[in-house]
Amino acid sequence: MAKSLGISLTKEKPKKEEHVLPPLPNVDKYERIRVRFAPNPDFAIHLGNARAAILNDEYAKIYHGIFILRFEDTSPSVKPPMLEAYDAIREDLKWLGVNWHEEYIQSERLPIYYDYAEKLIEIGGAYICTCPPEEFRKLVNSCRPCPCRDLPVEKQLKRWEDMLSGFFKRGEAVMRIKTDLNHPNPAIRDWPAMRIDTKPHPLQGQKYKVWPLYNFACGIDDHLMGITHILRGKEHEINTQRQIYLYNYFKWNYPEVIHYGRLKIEGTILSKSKMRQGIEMGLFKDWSDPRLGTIAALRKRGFLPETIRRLILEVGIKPSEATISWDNIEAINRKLLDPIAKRFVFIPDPVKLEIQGLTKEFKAKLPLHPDHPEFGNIIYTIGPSNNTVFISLRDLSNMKLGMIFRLMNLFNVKLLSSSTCIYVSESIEEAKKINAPIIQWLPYGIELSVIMHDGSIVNGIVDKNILNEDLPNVFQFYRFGFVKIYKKDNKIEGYYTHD
RNA sequence: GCUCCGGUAGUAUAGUCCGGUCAAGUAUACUGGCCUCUCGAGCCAGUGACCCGGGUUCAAAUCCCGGCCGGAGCACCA
Repeated sequence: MAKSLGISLTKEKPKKEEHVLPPLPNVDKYERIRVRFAPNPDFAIHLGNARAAILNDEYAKIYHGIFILRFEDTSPSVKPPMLEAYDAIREDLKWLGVNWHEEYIQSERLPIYYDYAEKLIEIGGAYICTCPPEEFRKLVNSCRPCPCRDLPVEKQLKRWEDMLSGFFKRGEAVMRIKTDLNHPNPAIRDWPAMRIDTKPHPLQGQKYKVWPLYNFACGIDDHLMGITHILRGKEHEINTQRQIYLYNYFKWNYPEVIHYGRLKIEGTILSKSKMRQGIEMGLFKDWSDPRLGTIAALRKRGFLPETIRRLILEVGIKPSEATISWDNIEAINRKLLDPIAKRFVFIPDPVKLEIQGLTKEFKAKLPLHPDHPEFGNIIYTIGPSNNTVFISLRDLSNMKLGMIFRLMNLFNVKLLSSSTCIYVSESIEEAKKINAPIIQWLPYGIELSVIMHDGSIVNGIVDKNILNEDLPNVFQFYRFGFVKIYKKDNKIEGYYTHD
């Protein structure tokens, strides 16, 4: 992991505890471990989804198993898939370092689901229900069967055909799985497996009118794809129970299941519907807006994939809910970034300062990285003929007239007015002796806007040498923080990572 | 309301299955010191937690019961 970042951890404290995932249950029962990540391509994935992906990926790697990516896009109306989300998810996974060995798209597998639906009707495990939903709910809540349930198989098959042919309109018929009508949880009783949805699908157009519900498609696929271990959120506990009925009908063995708790980040929205809502309302630019918890947003902000992975492994797979703090995420990222990020001077809200009293030229040498001299230096020359620099308004406003401060790596000056100062001395020791503040400065620079976490913008100037670097990339700006820099048209744009 | 599932420092996590080595480990945050021409990193030290009440036991964070608090689900969504 460290290798991919180009840093060596070999000499660093070996005592450091790595967070290790607990072993998967009943591994010996299976020849080869097969896991899957099954996102709905109706939006970009966020940290919560990435958790499922990374956890499965880790286990696949630990056991040399197979990782399956499966797009669950079977709800054209309620959760309409987005064409651009399929690739966006693939891209996010690649970036996270998740490799998948097999890929499936459920909307391409409708004939398979139809086939199993028919089989299930034939063996009496399912029926076509034409009751109005309220009617059905009333009956099932009092543990009574609806009139459709016990119709003969031939009649059910006829109805099934009527569903497929379009004889039944949307909402008029649904296929249900027969379960225990006395099950203590009404949500389990005769759950729906297939429904009519005539809205065009972005991949399949109007080819299909009947679509499987989550539990049916997922249940069938998990078996067909040979999944041995399912890691899923607690919200799926009931679904697991529902799907077991399916497996019993087909005499299949249900995979091992682990349910983990919800993941939250303090102060950040992690709900697809809320994010979508915010975008529609114009609150956020798109799904990579820095205020969101999507992988695209974290990437844009300069978080490293390794940070996300470490974080997920640290949280683990407990069934209790976890609220992650930004402090922790940032600390992980900072530790990975600090050894590799080049240092640059950035002057937020620059103001001009004229330096008087110069009688010779001074050279300032700023290393691109304090621990890596081989990265090189940036050298500035200040003298009688070029005696103006830019400093930040923030620093200036903390200064009083007559105060002595040091221009970093250059010399010490005394402030004469809000735009002039005078040379005092050169040595750093003198600055330290009187505890003079050391501030960054720039003789010239190119404009840069940095987009902060809250969406606000800080304008400033940065050394033009940053254009010679590979972009996009994350840099550390002296006394400002880490910023990921992008090329944008002929200019550059920055996203604040953290301090 | 009903059905499940949880509760270790500010946050996250180890330990809980198979009670003692846990007067509770780690990371982060915080405080102090060192280092440093960054309000960054690094190094050293310190503060800080087993939800509550009973019970079992020589011994409970760990087992049992009750309470409190929190979460998930109860869709022709995934």
